[in-house]
Parts: sequence; structure tokens; C-alpha cells
Amino acid sequence: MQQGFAFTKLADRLTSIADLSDDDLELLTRMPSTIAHFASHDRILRMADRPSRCCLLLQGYLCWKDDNDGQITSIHVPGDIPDFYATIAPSLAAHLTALGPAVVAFVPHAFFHEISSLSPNLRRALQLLSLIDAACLRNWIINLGSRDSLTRVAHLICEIVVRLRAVGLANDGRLPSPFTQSDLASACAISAVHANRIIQELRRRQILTWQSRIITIRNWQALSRLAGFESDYLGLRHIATSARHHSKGSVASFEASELSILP
Amino acid sequence: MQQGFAFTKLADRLTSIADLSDDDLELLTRMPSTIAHFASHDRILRMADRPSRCCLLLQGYLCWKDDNDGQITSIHVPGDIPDFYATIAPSLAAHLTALGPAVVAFVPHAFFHEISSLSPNLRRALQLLSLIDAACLRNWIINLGSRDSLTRVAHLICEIVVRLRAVGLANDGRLPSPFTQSDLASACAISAVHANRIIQELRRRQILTWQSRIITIRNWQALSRLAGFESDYLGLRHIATSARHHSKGSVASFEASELSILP
DNA sequence: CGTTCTATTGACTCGATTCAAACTAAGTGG
DNA sequence: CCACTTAGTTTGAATCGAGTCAATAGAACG
Repeated sequence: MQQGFAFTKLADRLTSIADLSDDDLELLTRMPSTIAHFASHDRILRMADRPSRCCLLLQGYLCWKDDNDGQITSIHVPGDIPDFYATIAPSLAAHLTALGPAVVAFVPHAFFHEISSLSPNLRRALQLLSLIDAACLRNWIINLGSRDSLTRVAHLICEIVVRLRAVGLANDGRLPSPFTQSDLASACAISAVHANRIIQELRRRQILTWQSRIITIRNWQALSRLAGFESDYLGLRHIATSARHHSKGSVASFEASELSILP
Repeated sequence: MQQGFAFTKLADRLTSIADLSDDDLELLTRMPSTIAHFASHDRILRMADRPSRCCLLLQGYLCWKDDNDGQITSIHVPGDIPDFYATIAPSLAAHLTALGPAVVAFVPHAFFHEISSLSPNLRRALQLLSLIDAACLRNWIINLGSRDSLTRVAHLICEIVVRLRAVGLANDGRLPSPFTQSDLASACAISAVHANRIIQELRRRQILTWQSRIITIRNWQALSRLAGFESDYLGLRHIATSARHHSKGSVASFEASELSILP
């Protein structure tokens, strides 16, 4: 992890949802940040101390997890700012938790206020960021409310893949899965035992493999069809393109067309 | 419905979550609005036409309902602005729907921009509004994810009661229920048949009655304990007080202390 | 090299769905 | 104002998805 380039993660994320000018990108390079590393299931708890910084995820996964029942209400991938607004009305009963090892950049709120006032583009992009968060929450509700456990797990994996690809990760259809099957179960509101059976079913159908903390998508078509996955709610401008944008030496086994959700 | 006083509903709502000055309230009185009436299950669909107004609910209930599976992802009570932000990134697969007859005031976006720039208090209050919406979504996820159907229904009813009371309604423990048991089922992601059985169970336990489109809470203690209801996430400043604030000739059978969630 | 966390498997149980039918309330039109 | 129609509620029986419990196998880690 090149610690000097934390801003590039944010730039990747923002360009995935909004059109930024060179000036906007230049503004982002001035982002001050402090890097921190976390181990799996560490709590990035800073609700109590009313922080003046929010955290930009650089590597790994974070999730919001309810204190009482352990229910995971959202998952975040690099480029996300999970607590962008949580700082205004901190939800005391929840904790931001690392799913697997994670690298986070703490960024002062002031920086976001500053770039918002300097660039309407950036202001809008940051607004979009939290709107998309809300859209994800609604989608999460639909996932829990009206899909059975198989399609529920499938849908969550689809979402993670597409969101990773939007910031230039998982382009080869392989995504790190440093989280446990119990974590996945907490996200999908099913038991750990059942989560395991679902994963076996996905393996049996040759849709994916999950070994050595890496999930490999073997059949995106089948997976996304099974899940009924429509990526609209993620507000991405161009999925295939933004993925190609970053791919270094594209991997043949996972063409952009295979993953493309757009017509 | 006194059509001239649409702004009072918003004032009630905003004062329930933020401290407004007399000047702020004065600003609100200038709110321009167009009143519209809707019948049950009408769609207040204005996603297609990129509206320049958002809708302030004055009377009844609205909900966001997913197009594909009918899952309800949020319910709104008078004083709410369900599409305050939905207009920036319209979620095309969802529809704002009336649960029972509803009265809505359409308010130009420009008005909110204006009062936001004129008063930091109001700006913050409006921001809080959408943050609380997001908190409700997370709570909804927890409801679906980690409560069984009985406590799930109980929790939803608790939330509606407290939100109504926050804007001066349902102070006597009676709340209009113009929606059907199927609607409730769609919100709680259970079958209509099972929803009916749950309601009967709540009746059997003397927790509530539901007749003639009115739910009467008979035992708030039992209901809120059953649901494990904690109202923190609603961001209300003072529940009992804001309820008393509006009560015209208080109803003896439902004391503030009975409903008070605060210690 | 044991300790601990995670994944896997089988048997049993239970909450909730589905299907169907009966019943009741609420509109609608003659 | 009553007969008809439709929407909503209620009931029972059969079925099924998912949870729980418990025990084993495997992987990771100090």
C-alpha cells in the first residue's frame, strides 16, 4: 500500500459516479490523511469521541454492525467513506468494524468542507456518495425482505464484485474474501451453518469457488441471473469502462463483456 | 385539513429534531405549496419527470415500495419529506405510494435551498432529516434481519407511534391504520396470512386493538418491551415533551409517562 | 505442535409460507 | 336502499426453508 496516495482511492471512487475535471482531481491530491491499519473484527470505533475526521477505506472491507444482535447493515469497499455522515448523528448502537485486515485513511472533515466550497462538481459527487449509501441500504432491505437465502447471498456477492470493479479491483473476477462465512451470514441474516450450505451450493453449480480467502467468480452470467442483480442503484456511470480504465494487463478469463451489466 | 397551514407540519417535524428560533419559524411560514390528495395505493410517481418539487406529507401515510417484489422499504408520517433527496438520484425501481388516503404538499426545491442559505439552524435541521431517514433504513434492516415476525411487527408499530407523537399525533395511543394487513406484511416481509396471526396474537395479549381502521395501543409497556424498542435512532429531542406540546385537551387514558421512552 | 478459529456434516425442530376456503366489511350501481 | 361485487380478514392443514444442536474435520497461528 503506497501510503502517499490515499487520495487516489477517493478519486477512483468519485470518478465512478461523477464527472470530475482535472482541477477537481488536483484538489483531491491535497487531501491530508493519517493511515491506520486494522485487524479483522477490529472496531474502528470513534463514535464516542465525536471525531473531526472521517475514514476513507483504502484496502479491505469495513462494515457497520449492530451492537445488540450483530446484524451487519452495510459493507464498504476501498474508496468508500462509511462514516461520511454518521459523524453528524452518530448511531450509538452500531460499530464500524473491519472484515478482515483493513487499511484506513483518516481525513479531516474540514477537507471535505473545503473542496465542497471550491468545486460544485466535488460537492455534488460527495452528495451522491451518501445518496448511493442510502440506495444501498434500501437495496439491502429488499435483499433481506424478499429473497431467499441462496439468491440473497448471490446478490450480496454481485454487489461487492461490481463495487470493487468500479474502483478498479477484482477485474479478473477474483475478489479477496478475508471475512468468514459467519460474517457473510451476519450480513445476509442467515445462520452460519446455512451460509456454508449456500456457498457449497454455489460451488456445486460451478458459479464460484471460495478458497484461501479468495472468491473466484466462475460464471458471472449465472450468478447475476440467479440474484436478479440490477446495478442501477449503485449509481455507477459506466461499469465495464471504469473497470477497464484501471486494469493492468487484462486477464483473459474474465472479459469486460462477461461482467457488463449495461446492455 | 386546513390547506393554508402546510408549513406547520414541517415546523412540527423540524422542531422535533432541532432547536429552531422564532426567525427560523418565520421563514417556514413563507413556504409555497400545492396541495394534492391521494387515494390508498395511489402512486405519487414523479421519478420519470425529474421534478423540481418534493412532497411534504401532511396527512396519512406514504411508503417507498419496490416495483419488482412489492417490498416496502420505509414508511412516512406527516411532516416527513420522503423524497427530499430521492430527487437527486431517483431510484427508478421504487415508487412512492400512499398507504391509505393521504394529503401531500408539493414544495419547490428552491424553497429549501433558500431557507438553507438563510438559516444555519434550518440547514442543519434539514440535513438531520435525511440522516435520520438513513438511520431508519438501518433500523429497518435490523428489524428484518434479526427479529422474528412478532417482535418485527411490534417494533414497526412502536416506531410509527413514536414518530406520530413527535409531530403531535396519536397522543391518545390511537393511531389511524388506513393501510391493510397486507401492507403491514409487505413492510415486515412476512406473508399476509402470518401478519394476521401476529395481530391476533397482539390482540390476545391485550397489547392493542385494531378495528375500524384504528389501532389502539392498550399496553405500551408490553409492546415496547416485546419489540425491544429504543427510540434513539429517531433522533428526537424529547419525546414526551414534544407530544405534550401539541396536545389539545389531553386524553387521560394515555398519559405521557406511559409512552415516555426517556428515563 | 498443540490451540484456536473456521468450515463442514447430519439429524431434528420450528417458524413461516402456501393453498384453499369461508367469512366480513366496504363500495357500487340499479 | 338493497343486491351485487370486490377487497380485506380469518381459519385450518400441509409443506418447506432455515435454525439449532452437536460433533467432526480442517486451516491458521503462535
